[in-house]
Amino acid sequence: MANNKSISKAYDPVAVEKKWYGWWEEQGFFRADPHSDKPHYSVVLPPPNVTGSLHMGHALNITLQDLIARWKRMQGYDVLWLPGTDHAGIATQNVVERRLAQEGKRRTDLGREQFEKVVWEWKEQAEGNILNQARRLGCSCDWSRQRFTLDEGLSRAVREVFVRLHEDGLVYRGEYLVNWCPRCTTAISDLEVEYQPAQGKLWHIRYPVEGGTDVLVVATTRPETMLGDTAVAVHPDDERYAQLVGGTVILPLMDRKIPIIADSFVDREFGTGVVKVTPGHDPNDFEVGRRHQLPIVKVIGEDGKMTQEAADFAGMDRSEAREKVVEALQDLELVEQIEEHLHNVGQCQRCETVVEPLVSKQWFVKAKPLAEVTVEAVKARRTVFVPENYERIYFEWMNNIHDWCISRQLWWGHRIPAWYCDDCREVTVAREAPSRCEHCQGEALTQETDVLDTWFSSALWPFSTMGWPDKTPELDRYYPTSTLVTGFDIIFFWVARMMMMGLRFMGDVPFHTVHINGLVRDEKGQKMSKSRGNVIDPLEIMDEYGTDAMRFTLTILAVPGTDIPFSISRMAGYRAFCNKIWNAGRFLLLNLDDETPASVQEIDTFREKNQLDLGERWILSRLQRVISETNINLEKFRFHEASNELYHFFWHEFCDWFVELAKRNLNGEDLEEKHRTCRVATYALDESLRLLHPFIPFITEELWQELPHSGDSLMLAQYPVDHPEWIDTEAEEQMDGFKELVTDIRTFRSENNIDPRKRIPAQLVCEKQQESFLESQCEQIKSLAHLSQVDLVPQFDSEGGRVPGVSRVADFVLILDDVIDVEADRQRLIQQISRTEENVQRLHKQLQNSEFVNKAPEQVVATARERQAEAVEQLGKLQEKLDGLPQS
RNA sequence: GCCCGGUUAGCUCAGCUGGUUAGAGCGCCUGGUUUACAUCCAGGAAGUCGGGGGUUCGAGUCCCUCACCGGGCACCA
Repeated sequence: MANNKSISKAYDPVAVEKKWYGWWEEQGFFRADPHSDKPHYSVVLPPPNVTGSLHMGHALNITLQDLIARWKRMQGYDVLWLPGTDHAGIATQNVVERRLAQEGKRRTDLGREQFEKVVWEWKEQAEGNILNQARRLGCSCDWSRQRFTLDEGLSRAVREVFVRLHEDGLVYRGEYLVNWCPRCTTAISDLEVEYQPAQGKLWHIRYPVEGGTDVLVVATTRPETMLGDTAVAVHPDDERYAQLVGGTVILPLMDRKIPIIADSFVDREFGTGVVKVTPGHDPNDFEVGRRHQLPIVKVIGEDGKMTQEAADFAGMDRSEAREKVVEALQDLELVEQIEEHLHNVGQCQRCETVVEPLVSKQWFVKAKPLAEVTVEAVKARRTVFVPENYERIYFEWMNNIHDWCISRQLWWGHRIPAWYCDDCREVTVAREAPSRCEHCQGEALTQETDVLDTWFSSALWPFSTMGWPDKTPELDRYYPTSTLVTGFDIIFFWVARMMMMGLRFMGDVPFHTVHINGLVRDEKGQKMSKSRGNVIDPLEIMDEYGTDAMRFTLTILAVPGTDIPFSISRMAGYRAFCNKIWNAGRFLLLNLDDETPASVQEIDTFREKNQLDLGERWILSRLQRVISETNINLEKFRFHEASNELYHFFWHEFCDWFVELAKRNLNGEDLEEKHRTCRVATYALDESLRLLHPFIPFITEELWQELPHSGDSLMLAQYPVDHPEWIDTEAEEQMDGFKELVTDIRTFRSENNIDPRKRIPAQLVCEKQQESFLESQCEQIKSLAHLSQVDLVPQFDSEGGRVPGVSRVADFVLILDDVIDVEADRQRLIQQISRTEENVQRLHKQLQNSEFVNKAPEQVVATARERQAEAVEQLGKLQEKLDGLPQS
């Protein structure tokens, strides 16, 4: 029967991929339904920053989430996958500032309001760009619920959380030493400081002791901060300096008298054992200063330049001041020694400027009380990390947590909901702009100009996006979310903070599972970076290889807990896989004799009536195992195993063997057989497409639509469930023997340089027990081994120098006109014998070992015995063949 | 300094709870227009699983140790 379906001969991924996304979205297939009676599964997309475009890291992250979402949806879940973007305060502000700089403008030229407007314009454009890229990836999230961290709803949640934390005493304002970026001119949190090794110097400087000729030599890496010294410190047990404690030194250049104090933070071994104390510009010194009530002198300002407190050095940049201070000290002969010194220098995560610790009035979140409960929650396994070892990292950080500086001196972000009274100067914190000061009732109020750390709003993402603080059906149903998929680099920035806020404000963890994905590197395992020039743009490779191939590559390489060495050549291999799928689909379409979808019942009927042939029984059996394995692997987030197995199954079992075997029936005269094989093929292909859909959604939808199907979309079809009763161990064993025999004949031909095009008659020598099985497979063996005729014979006849081949289920003789190279065959047999002998000896030894026989599980011993028997038999046969070879 | 991860074929990597003769892709070699597929097909070569020790009937897999390579955290001026 002719069919009217046809698909193009060549697989063109871009053409295929253009077709489906818009339709899926229009049809509303991505929508979650809070009123559904299905079980639910929820995921929030880690919101990409609106700083630019998507990179390979996003491609990986989105692919894995999409895989989960599609799989769960096909399993019958009501899936909420909630998308959105992050305003990314400092990062976005920097991007826009850089663009302004190209026009020779600064943000201060525009003013706050105008600048914010420009950033919003940028945001609109960047967001559109990013989300279209996500669509290109096949991202099946519910766009009707798209959020942005600066949305009105989310901003309300931010204010609510801030106010409540303030009410509970967990948000406070105070003057502390913070990390300051002089370029971004804002405070940043400890996490935003990145330490880089730098070759510096250690200057040994003499501080004259007051009232005598003694000097104390201090060692410092930052001589410019000496201008702000308010003490020198030694270790309380350091006998060298014990008598000086309580005295004073004269601070050079400033002629200020500062005390000599004792504090155990001093390391006696380092430098001279004397430390200059600059509470205004060093975290340790700040702590020492508090313990000893030392004054704070701020010598470096927020612009990175020396302040008026720096006297003669005022106005200099801090690096210039360093040189000048050293010069001045040298002039006074107060520099005793200069050592080379390798140390770590803190830089701003966003602009790599050296961070300046300085004292500043900022807002903080008291972290400890928030952190403790999250540790308990993870210990109780309410949230599970995959892979589990990230738990340790998480605990370590949570247990050593410091207060979180949340105010930023930026213009782009959530303005802190605090108002200062112009009269009494007190602060009023409120959800909405208050009309009066809560302290003096004054009406002249000015809002705090600082904004919040961008991670403050992302910390609320799992619930702020669902409508919190209102009670909504979404929160009710989808919180806690099922799974979070994110990178290890933001465990502290984001995951930890979501845990804190979720438990605090929702009373429950924000997600049950955190799946950590690795970094996408280049194929040599190097980090992708502009300077290395090894950055791969996902859009470019999707154009060239297709989204499906890229997704499959990412998935198969995504071993949990490891980075991903992304390889173009590997992706080319997976594009070839897609092509293989395409052609398998095409082949079946060319042979289709029935337009109805193949059902389980239909196949089961064939099965029950014993109508299926070996290949059919085998592929159905294998399919069940693959279905089961795939589901188990996905359950465990073992995406790489799942995709690997599907790849192997589809190509090297379904295509290489089943389809090859099926050709005989499909091309044959027996219509009943043809029909049955066609039905089994349709069924197996349909199931394969379903299995593969979450990995490679486009090509599978395209083919599924062409094949007989019921339902609108493969997206909505049921994900395969295995039928254990279809597992057919006998068929699997027989098929193994069959495959070995065919492969052995092929190898024999190849090794003997027999023209692959030539069809040759062959004899199979087999035992009685294999006879009927082999008889039934003669035609298939003939076709797959490229033989002209296959005869079963009881015994090998060496007449005419015919060299026998040996296989597990049968020996074979190819009947050739030409005499083949007997010597080569002798060598081959000798090699085969030696290999088999080794095998026999190994097994023999193992079985002689009474400990093995007694202690190993029965099953293991039994298989060892079987294998030994087989090997011995094989060895005999091989030896016989060798002896039978004509002498040369 | 503390903590994690890695070291398996020429390259990049799999190998879950210890149990056949350790796998994949790419690359390499030999040969192929068998009418789905040259983005293909058939066959092949190639690994003392980083070194050493231990536990076990049995170790790539568990433990200890050493070496090297990554990464994270902390940071002493």
